[in-house]
Amino acid sequence: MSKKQEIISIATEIIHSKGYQPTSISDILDASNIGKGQFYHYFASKYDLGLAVVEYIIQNMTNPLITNTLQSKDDPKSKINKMLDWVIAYHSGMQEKLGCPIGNLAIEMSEHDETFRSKIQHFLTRWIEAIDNSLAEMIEQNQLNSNVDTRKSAEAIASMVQGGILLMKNQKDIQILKNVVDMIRLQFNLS
Amino acid sequence: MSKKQEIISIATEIIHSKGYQPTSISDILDASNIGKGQFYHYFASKYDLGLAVVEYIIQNMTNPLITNTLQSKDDPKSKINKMLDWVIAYHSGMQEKLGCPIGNLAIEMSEHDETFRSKIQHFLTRWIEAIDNSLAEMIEQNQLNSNVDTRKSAEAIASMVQGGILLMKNQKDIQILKNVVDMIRLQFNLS
Amino acid sequence: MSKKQEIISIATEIIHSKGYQPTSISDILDASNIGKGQFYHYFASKYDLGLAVVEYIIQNMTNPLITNTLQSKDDPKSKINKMLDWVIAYHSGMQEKLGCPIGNLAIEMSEHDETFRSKIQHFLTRWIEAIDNSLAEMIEQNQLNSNVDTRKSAEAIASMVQGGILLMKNQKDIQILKNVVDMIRLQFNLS
Amino acid sequence: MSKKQEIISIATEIIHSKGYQPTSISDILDASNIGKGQFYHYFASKYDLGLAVVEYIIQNMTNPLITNTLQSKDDPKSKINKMLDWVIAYHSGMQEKLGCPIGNLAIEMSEHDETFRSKIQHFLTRWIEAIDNSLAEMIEQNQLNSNVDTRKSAEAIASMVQGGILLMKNQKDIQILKNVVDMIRLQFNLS
DNA sequence: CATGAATGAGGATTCATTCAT
DNA sequence: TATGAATGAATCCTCATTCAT
Repeated sequence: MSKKQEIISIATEIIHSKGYQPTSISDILDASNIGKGQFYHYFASKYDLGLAVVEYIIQNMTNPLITNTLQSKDDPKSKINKMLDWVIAYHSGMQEKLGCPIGNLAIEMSEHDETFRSKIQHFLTRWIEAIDNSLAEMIEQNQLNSNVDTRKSAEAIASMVQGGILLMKNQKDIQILKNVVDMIRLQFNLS
Repeated sequence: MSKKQEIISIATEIIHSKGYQPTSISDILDASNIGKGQFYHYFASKYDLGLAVVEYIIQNMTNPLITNTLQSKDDPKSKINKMLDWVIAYHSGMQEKLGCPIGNLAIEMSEHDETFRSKIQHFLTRWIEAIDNSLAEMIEQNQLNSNVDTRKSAEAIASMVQGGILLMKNQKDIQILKNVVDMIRLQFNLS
Repeated sequence: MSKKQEIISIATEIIHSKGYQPTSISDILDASNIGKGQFYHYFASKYDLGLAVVEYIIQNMTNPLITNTLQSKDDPKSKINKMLDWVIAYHSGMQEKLGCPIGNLAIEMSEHDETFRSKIQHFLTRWIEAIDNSLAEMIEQNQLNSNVDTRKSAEAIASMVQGGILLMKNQKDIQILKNVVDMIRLQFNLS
Repeated sequence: MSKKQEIISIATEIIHSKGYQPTSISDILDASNIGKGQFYHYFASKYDLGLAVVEYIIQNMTNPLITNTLQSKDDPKSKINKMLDWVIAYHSGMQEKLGCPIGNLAIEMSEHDETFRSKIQHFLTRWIEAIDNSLAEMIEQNQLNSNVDTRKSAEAIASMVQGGILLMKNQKDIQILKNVVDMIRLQFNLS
């Protein structure tokens, strides 16, 4: 891993925990054992790093949330289930309940920075579309009633996941997220 | 309105827009036309103000989200519908899509401050319980299938609302929230 | 005791502990349960209070250090001994070793404020003169060798007392002050 | 001299004059022609600088008060005399009578900060021990009566010096310190 | 590539004092 | 007398960024 990647990786962790704005360059320097000069050699500004972090997060989330699950060769029911399994596993594995790196930044940055906002929107839209497609496949395969509005349903599933993570973060307890995922499976015939 | 209330009210708006941490005391002073010393006459610290703001938000949200809707004398279906109507109306009325004042703070503060976290949790739990109770009433009145798990359903509804707001904020478009609320109504027989 | 006296008395304690400059008006208001307005009704400024405190301290120290001991009707040896006894008793009685209220202010204020300085000097000079007189009386009564320079001796005694208190304060242990007083008694035939 | 040393050196002068607490960072910045950020590049806090100043003072006082005088190869009488000579010379050379940098801080800080207190105590104890040892050598060489308690005598000498400086500072006149040193020499057969 | 010194605006907070009631 | 709201300068400290080496 290049030094630049290493900085991005460390910054991603810190920003996941503290948020972008409250994270200082010093926080990152201290955790990476690099000097000020080196940081500004790799990044034009804190903002520049911030965008790199968003891209890195998206890159890390694309496989488990979209490519390796919803867009795999599996049958559609399994694809959605595996995506949901990963969500649960990801947050179960976290000691501290930091929430969703993308959802956190969506809330922190959408109002005040258009570049952050649109990068995040682009990813979330891809995710919703992939859910949409999987639901459509379920209908094709008679696993789901054909009068289900797949787009709205995909949006509802994405909302439940993000909202469930928000409530989990606030409650410091993964149970509510598990319950919400149960409800998704029940409603969309995924069990 | 007392000066203190005025400061809290103005601070609530600014914090809703920028978040607690990125909001500086100066932001509040500029918007309130008061001096530094005056601020500290009313509040021991920025943190102190922050907690007052959370309490103020909760106080403002309790009526429309709980007392006046879910806990009114209406029939249960109407009660939930009116709560959802208010959510839509609240965010429609906002020029900028700032999101949910409570949800924003839940994400910003839950990990790093226990007092913020527990105040927010207490409110969100009351909200979920009120939804739970309304769903139970629907079952009693044969408006909902009796094998519905009302607690998990209430959690799912709360998640969909919060997640829908999150996605709406990121998309700068209320449509997705409307869609998600449609899905809630469809799923829980509220239309 | 008048309200003004009460404020002076409380301020004296706080200043004894923290020093004049580090003591804030608020420290005094908090301890006295009075409002800002009332304080400035009684005192023109913090400085004004400071001078009142010095005078109050001097007033409180004059009796035990000078009038009731060195200027009593006792025989000269007893007079000096009683003054020294009081010094030991005063500092033994203090839980925290705050040192001499006058010595502390002498060090803090002499360089930067002439009014403080001269009030303190006036008192310390009276004290030294009273010691000087007592030593002279001892010589008259053949309790002390007549070639002793009473003025320099008085200065040495005052220095030993103040220096002993300084070292006691730094060591947080009264023993060194007791040792120094022992040495005074030994040297000036007071045992 | 490094920039850090330069700052310490300048701060030492200012603190000698005003005391630690009343000295502001700005005082130091103005005198050193450096910016705020620069200061905090070298020191973690004002407190950090304060401790560095105490250490610097102690380092500067160790040679003239202990190593080069009391612990030199001279005969014991000369050793003590040279230490006392240096004290007189040091304070004669000072235009403003600022007092002893260590004694001032002993009084200002002993009660409220343990780290300051113990650093100062450690130095003063070394000084007293060195005096003690020199007095013991005098006894060995029959320059002093063998029934003199060298420890208590050393404490008395240290007290007289510190107390004499305190009185000198208050009187803005070195004469009293000279008188007290005369008394020390007389009492301990040093003339 | 890398170091870390330097900058100065801005952060929260405290302070002595004044003023309106 | 008494209250406490109001003021604004000053406090310590952090920040993102630049620059010389």
